[in-house]
Amino acid sequence: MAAQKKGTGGKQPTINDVAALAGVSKKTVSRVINRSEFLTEKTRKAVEQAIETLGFVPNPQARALAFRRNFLIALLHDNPNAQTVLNFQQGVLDAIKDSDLALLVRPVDRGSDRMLDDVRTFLEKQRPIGALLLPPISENDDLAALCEDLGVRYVRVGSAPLDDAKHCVSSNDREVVAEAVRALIALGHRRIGFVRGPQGFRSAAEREKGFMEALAEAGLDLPAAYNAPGNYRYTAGIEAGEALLSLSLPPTAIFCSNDEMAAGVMSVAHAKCIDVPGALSIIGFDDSPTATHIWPALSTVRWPIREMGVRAAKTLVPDFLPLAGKVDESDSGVLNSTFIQRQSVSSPQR
Amino acid sequence: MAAQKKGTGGKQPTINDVAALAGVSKKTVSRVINRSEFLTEKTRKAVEQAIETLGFVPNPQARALAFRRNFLIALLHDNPNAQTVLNFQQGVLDAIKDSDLALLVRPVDRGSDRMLDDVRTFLEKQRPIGALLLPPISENDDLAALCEDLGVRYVRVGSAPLDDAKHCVSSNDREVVAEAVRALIALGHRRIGFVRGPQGFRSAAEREKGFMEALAEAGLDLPAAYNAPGNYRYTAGIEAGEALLSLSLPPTAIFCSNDEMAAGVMSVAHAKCIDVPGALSIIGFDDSPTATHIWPALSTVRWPIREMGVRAAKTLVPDFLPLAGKVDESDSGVLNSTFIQRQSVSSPQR
DNA sequence: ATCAATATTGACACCGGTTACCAAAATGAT
DNA sequence: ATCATTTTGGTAACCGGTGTCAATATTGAT
Repeated sequence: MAAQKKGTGGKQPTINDVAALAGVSKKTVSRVINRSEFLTEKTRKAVEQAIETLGFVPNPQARALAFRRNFLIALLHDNPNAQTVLNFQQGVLDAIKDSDLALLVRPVDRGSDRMLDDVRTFLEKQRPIGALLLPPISENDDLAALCEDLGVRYVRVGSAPLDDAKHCVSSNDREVVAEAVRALIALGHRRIGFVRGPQGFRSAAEREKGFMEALAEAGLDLPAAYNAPGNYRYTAGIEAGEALLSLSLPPTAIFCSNDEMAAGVMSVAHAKCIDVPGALSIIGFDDSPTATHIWPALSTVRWPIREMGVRAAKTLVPDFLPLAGKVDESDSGVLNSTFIQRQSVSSPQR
Repeated sequence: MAAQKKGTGGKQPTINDVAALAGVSKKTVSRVINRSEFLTEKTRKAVEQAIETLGFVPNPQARALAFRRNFLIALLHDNPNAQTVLNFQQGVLDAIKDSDLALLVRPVDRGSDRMLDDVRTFLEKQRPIGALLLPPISENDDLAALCEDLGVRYVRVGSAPLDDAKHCVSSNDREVVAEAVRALIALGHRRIGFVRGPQGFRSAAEREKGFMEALAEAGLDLPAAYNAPGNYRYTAGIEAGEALLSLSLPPTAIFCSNDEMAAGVMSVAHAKCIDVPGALSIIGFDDSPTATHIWPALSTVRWPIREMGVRAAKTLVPDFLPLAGKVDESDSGVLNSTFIQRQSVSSPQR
């Protein structure tokens, strides 16, 4: 029974009650709460005892007012993939579970020209300890500059290091995409198609680089007809599938820049009665729920998004706040993505 | 240019600055902020003018301290479907967009026996205006009782009215499931299988009732072999599919209690080379992203989750806070789900 | 014009912590 | 024992709003 059960109307004990019970001043209690070093072991014990007895919990609103800073972490996101956002949230929450912090969620509207003003107002009002920026909005330098300007700590999450490690958590997508494509090549694929992500997205660029790298290593090239545009949406996958699979010499494998588009390509394959993976291998990226809900199950790259949430939170939280397992300063902030091979891939059969 | 651009260090104006500029007391400014009715038009105008000039934004922390309540809405959820949670979040955010409120997210761990204590501590610390309870945790009466006890407003979201309209937003799932099943019957299906949701879940019970209703109306019954257990997971769909489709006289249509399980059944059909929808029609529930990412696209029931978020927020927020489009008191709090017919359904061909 | 009744406004304490600053106590050096 | 130095505790002010209740302005009736 950790918490004191209190009925309705049972008022929360305040710092004054604790001080009275411990026989010290409220300032001393405050020192204990904030882990000041100038305290006798005896005093500290007495105060901690009183806190325990009363079940005292410092009022965050009062602390926020005095500190001029709320004990909140803001999560700014505009990622359309719900699972990604939620997994990241979960990671953040894992990290701050036993702390005094809470998570404030704020989707931002990248399209809007008032975006920066909106975020500014939000940050000025809520005064969070810091902000976590999820891609693609994390790639916006103005936003990072805004945080700097407002004195709000921030961590950018991305597919590749964006900045110094203090402000960035990322994964090695390029390498792992290359690894996945190498796997296709090792299986004997020579005609490999590519479905791009949207222009101007760092994640899309990284995936493309990895793809090209692996192709180049094997001395293969990418015919223009095998290089289909995309925007991370299912419908773009359908269109790319229609285009690539109608060619007189279609690819035997297609790498799609995300799972949704891969699902689209697979739908087209089904509609055209093309056997997957017999006649066509497909790889996606994200390891979204979709990847395992389609048939055959999609080979994909798992982005360690939840771990990145943990890491991002630990990087964000300043040292003076207690948080289990602070991040090692020397850490580069790069986490590993992993290639997951499932049934959508085999050697080409012809 | 809505917000005043301020460089680093430019301090926020306070209520005192506004009072001084408008030549009134800070209390009067407070009255304007809180839309008190006892104010001359003249005073109000003067204060509003001063607020505008200074670009004053009331400090939420100070207000929270004085009000003894934070201007936050807490979202308590344990729904495994990320899209559902995020859509709901989006609805809530739509509703509170132009208000002073912000959204605090808090997943709860239904399994844990400390769950109630954790939530209690959370609510006592954060002191949100109110809490929104997403299913299935919304079905927990202890949680609602806890909110009552702590004086925290709450709204429960569910598949059927749980309580009085003041505390509940729901959808008419039962009716719409019945409608979907009637559609199958109208197409000529007589052997219709059912994949249940997990025991003890209100949503599962409602869907089952709707299914049974439609069957009963048509004078059909559900053989035990056609009634498969499930737990809303993809793997349960696989198991159910294996069971139902291995029968010597398999159903010509299967209603699954959610989309994930429907995707599982569809995978089995593909693996067994059973044509969907020719030899097997499948219906799911949720209209999750999966529904349109599998092939053929899944007929399903769309749960108006985002609208429910809007409604829930409007129901939750007390009258004294300004919020566009408050909910009509006389409203029952029931929103309409809709049956969406896609390619996974046709008349039975044999 | 006068007075009571009512509508507005303001003074001041308070929400529950923190910081600034000073005093008191403890410690060590001479 | 005395004095300088280091810890520790206390007081008051403050963070930026809101509640209470009395003071003042306005209105209508006489």
